[in-house]
Amino acid sequence: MRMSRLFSQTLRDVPGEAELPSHQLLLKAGLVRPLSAGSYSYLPLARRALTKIEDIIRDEIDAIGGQEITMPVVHPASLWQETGRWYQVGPEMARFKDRAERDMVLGMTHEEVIADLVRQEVRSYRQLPCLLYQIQTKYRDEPRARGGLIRVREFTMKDSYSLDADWEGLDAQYRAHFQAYFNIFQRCHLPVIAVRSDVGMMGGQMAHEYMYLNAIGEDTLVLCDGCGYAANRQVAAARLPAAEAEGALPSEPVATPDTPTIEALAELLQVPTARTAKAVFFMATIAGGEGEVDRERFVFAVVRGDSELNETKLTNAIGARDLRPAREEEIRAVGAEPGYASPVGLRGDGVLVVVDELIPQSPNLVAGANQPGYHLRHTNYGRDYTADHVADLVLARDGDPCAQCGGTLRTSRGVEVGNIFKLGTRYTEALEAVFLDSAGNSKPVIMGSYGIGSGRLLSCVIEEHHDEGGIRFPISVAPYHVSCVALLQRAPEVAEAAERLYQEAWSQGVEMLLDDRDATPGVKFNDADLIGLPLRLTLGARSLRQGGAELKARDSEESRIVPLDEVVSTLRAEVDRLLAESRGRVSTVPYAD
RNA sequence: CGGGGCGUAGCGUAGCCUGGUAGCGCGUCGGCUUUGGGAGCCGAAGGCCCCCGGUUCAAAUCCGGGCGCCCCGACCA
Repeated sequence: MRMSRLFSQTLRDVPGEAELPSHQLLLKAGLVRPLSAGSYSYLPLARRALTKIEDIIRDEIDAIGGQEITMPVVHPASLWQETGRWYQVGPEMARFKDRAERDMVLGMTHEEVIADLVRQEVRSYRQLPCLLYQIQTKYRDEPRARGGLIRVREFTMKDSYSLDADWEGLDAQYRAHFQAYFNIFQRCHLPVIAVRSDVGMMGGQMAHEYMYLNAIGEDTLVLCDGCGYAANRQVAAARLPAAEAEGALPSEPVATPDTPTIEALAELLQVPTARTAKAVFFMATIAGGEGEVDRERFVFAVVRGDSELNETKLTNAIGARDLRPAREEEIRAVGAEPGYASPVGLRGDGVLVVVDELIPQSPNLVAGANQPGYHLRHTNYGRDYTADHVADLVLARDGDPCAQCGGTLRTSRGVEVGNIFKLGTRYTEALEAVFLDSAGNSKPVIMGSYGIGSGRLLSCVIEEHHDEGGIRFPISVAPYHVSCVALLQRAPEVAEAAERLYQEAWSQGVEMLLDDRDATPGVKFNDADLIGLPLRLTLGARSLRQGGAELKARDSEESRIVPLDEVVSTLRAEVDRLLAESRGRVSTVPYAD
């Protein structure tokens, strides 16, 4: 490509809306342009980089047996009604009616369509295992797009789906993806870790997320340097403190004016916050099935005063679709007093009481008396109240002891660039996607699903690889291999040499972006740095006097003069060396579940 | 959905408080000069000041409503 013909222009000033370096650089270097919040056009440079990323993904998924397909973006709602997700998924799924007034959805993921394909095509265990994938547009009506390409509404995702006859097969395909994903990110020069994660709306048995550790990340991760434990904070568990050895004392009311917070209460009574119980109230949406409406139920959650509630854990513990904080009048309606509440003596009908697993082990806690200004000393689980569920409900925090090894947990932020799910039979049972096993029994196919967002991956690569001057593309992702800065001034022989090298480079598979614009050297050098191709070839009157062209790497200050008749072979060798180095980054990562 | 910020030429912005001819830098176009790290001079084009309504002799400016974008939170693959 000649830059005089390149559709996109670089910007001198970055549009004010961009804050993250990757977002600024994507705009400044002319890779993307916004259409509306969370949707972008990908201009030629971005398109080429994305194609490189997608080809790496194809290479690695093909290598574990993947077969590429393409599924529709628009799905009939009936399919999603069959699996129940029509009712479970909220407004992030875009819905509309077609001309015949049929409900339709824009595909945000494709488990339903895959399961539908399976029920049409798969008859026998002999057709399994199987791995299908596509690289395709997804639409999710995000409540809040942010960070350029970090979170968008419309994006491209590689989604693969494994199909197996047995659980061992699922395990094998899951592990194959576990490593293939590391290979993909390593080949894109993006450092990631795999963490355990919530299954969310996907359902299923287990999931990992691939996280690029960076402060710009939206997720909080809990990590243990001692044993390598790594989990999304949504599911991370810390070690339970040892049970208190203390007999139950008789409970008694105590006047505690103006103590609506745990801190104020502990201060007034001179007890540690660990000797108090904290109440948190929600209205949970329990999904109705086909033909049923969703129900709302009051949830009374209790954790110890020294811990924080983890809403994901609570949601999972009660199987809710959604939680929202309860309003004051809703809290009063069940007989609780905001700021002074406990499950003791609630008007119980319809209230779902859920307590953290630490509560039954913690005797004689101070808890609310359900009257303004009063608490109860020495409340005890089992004697004074019981719960519908006892479960781990607390947020793991920086400095907590590790559940596995007792080491110290730390937290870090990360961007989720990929995920893998063991789905099991959740979709195939609902859609009756079954096969006959060798004994002639009909069984549901066992599924896994695996996703990587290529645009988010691109923005993370830029976030990781940039400096003040611009992007520093790794060779494997770079839109072109080399920028040729042709300083054309008053030297027709420069233009001729540049044109000759350009033709020869492409004929040898060296992808050259030739800056043939009528611009000053400063502009061209700055744009070359900004776009950030791994190699830069400078051709000017000066370099010709010195015997050729000047070759420099984007991430180095050193340059050398290469004779003109050796330039393309030198570039070819340099590109091959960089590509080989890039592939050599792949290394095996021990599987940990 | 809650909180905050912002919408003025392609981009970055001043003006708004205190109403009265819409300004600057970059970019763009033409000319001359210049040419190894965002050149100089001369000339030019380019504005429903986000939209609708109100107040006023007069609104970019004040008031009301709406829309859009960004950030934090909630939420989320």
